[in-house]
Amino acid sequence: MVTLEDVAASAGVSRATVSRVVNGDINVKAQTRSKVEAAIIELGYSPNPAARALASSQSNTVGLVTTSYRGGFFGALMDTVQSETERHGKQLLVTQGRSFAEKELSAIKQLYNLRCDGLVLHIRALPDETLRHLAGQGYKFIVLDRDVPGLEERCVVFDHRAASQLATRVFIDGGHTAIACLHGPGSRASSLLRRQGFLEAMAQAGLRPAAVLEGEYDIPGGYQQASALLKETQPTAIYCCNEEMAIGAMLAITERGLRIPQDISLICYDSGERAAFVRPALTSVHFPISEMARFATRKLLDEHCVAESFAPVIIHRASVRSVH
Amino acid sequence: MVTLEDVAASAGVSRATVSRVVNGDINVKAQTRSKVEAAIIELGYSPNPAARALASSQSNTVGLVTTSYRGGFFGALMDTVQSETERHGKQLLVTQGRSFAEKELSAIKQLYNLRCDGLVLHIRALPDETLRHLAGQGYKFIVLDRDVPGLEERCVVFDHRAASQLATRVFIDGGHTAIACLHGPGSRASSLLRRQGFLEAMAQAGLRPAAVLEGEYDIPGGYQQASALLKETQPTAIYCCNEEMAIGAMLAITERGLRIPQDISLICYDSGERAAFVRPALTSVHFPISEMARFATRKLLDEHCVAESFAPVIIHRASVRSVH
DNA sequence: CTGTTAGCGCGTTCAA
DNA sequence: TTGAACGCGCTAACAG
Repeated sequence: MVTLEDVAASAGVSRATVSRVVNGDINVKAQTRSKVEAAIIELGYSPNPAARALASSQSNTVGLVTTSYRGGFFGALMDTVQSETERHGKQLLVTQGRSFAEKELSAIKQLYNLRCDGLVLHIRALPDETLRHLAGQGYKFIVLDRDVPGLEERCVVFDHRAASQLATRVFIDGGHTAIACLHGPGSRASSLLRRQGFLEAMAQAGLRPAAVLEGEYDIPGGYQQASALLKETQPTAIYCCNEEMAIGAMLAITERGLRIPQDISLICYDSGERAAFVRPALTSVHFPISEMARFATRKLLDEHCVAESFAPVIIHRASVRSVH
Repeated sequence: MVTLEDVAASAGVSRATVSRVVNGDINVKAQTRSKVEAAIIELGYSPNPAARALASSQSNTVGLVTTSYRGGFFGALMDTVQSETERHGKQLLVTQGRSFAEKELSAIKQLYNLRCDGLVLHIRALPDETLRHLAGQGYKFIVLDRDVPGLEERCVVFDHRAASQLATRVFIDGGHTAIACLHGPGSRASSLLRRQGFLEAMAQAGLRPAAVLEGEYDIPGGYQQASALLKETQPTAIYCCNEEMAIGAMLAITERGLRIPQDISLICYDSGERAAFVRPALTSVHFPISEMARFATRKLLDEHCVAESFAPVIIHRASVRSVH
């Protein structure tokens, strides 16, 4: 491996000078700079991150702790966080928490021991209490899609309740009255909020839900609940609180010979790119996880960055019809 | 941050001794060891990875370059590689190549500049030639699911042709004669091999394929091709060269009021956990990407590890019926 | 079994 | 605008 020293010798300057041009210091004569740059290219020099980290006591890494590596959601998250950290010349380290508080905590500590400059946390098992404690200990982190009381300035949140209300109203405004909701596990705060939003919108319209079913946030979860639902009753609209569930529901619906949207309209929460590509393309409430992740990462790395808010938006595609 | 020195002072020994207990050196008196361990715990010491890397000229990281972060495939890959690297006390760095040769190469170089101890490569755009060149340059890496002539000992491969033959024969042995195949983009070596395996098995049985269609390796790809297919003809069996395509095909099939497996049998390539969870559960050829990734990582890290071979296996579930 | 001593490659004063 | 010199925290001989 070629070192600073080698470059310095080759260019006939001191190591300090090479260090300056590598780090973009302004106080270098143009001529010297190009001499050094030539030597760098010729020798194929690349700074040793470990030495750099040691000398500057900055690792130039940021850590990401997520719930899991599976699902369309995670790819988008990781993609965004990584491109953002790269823009800042930092390397991303990723670890999964697997939804166990203990694992999440150990992932955080591991990353902290690795001297990450900061962490982006997308976790749900770890109690608010612990998070506040860590913040008190001087851990630098941003929490994604979760509202931790007392740590508001470190949280990047989304109003799931409002999003669900919006989605439900699309049905209501379309003249639907027999509307069902398929939501995720009650153990998750965001599931509950989505369910609540649905119920509120229905109540406001003076409507009784055709059904409110809980299932896993995946394809079979959607399939099972939708199958069960259709055995009992036939709503004209179903709101699915997650993309995977929606695909499962589609399977159950078409399997019974029903058509979307002619017989049943569908809206889903859209956290990936799936809703757009399935046929018929699903009308959805856009959950801007990429944008949120980008903001979270910037917030972590920039001292100052303009506040952003993430309002729910409906993306109209082809899975809803009016019954007026 | 507490350092080795702090621990040494607190325990009343030299830094070298602390280093020894931290690194599990045997030459430490039990009594001294426990004294040091106590001090480590008391002070909450954790070694500085940068200092360590610098002193030992070993980064203790391994790099993973993948095509993309999306899709069920990637999660399994990353999960496996990470747990394996962790077992070796190393940190995983991940970068995506996005299927562009240029990006893949720059990802590799980046990771190399980061001084990774080795790389696991799951990429397809970069030419064999370049890979051989890198190997010649002293880059240490293992290539996953790709056969690079001249680099056989660095490749962990799977026989896609044999796997497809196996899958096709399940239909043939079940008495099917009108069998179609939906495969992925012709630009990928593995797509071509899967297609070829299908054609060979059919030819061996003296059967003409009902259709052989190419589409994208995703849900809409499967949906579109299956829809097109069913407009023309109605095979009794469809072989889908990927899980996503199979789900798309299911959508198209059920949408036309056909049932699986009563009207149409389905087998898919299974690289994730989706095939098992969809309804009906899909009979599949298991593509053991996790096992292969584990082996690749071990091969990279252990000097010696027993050779493994990855034979295709059929997992019988509920999407095939005999027409005897 | 334990301590001493050199670096590892770089950033960063401080002088010049 | 440049160079000399120190130290970041740790590993790895080498003595003892």
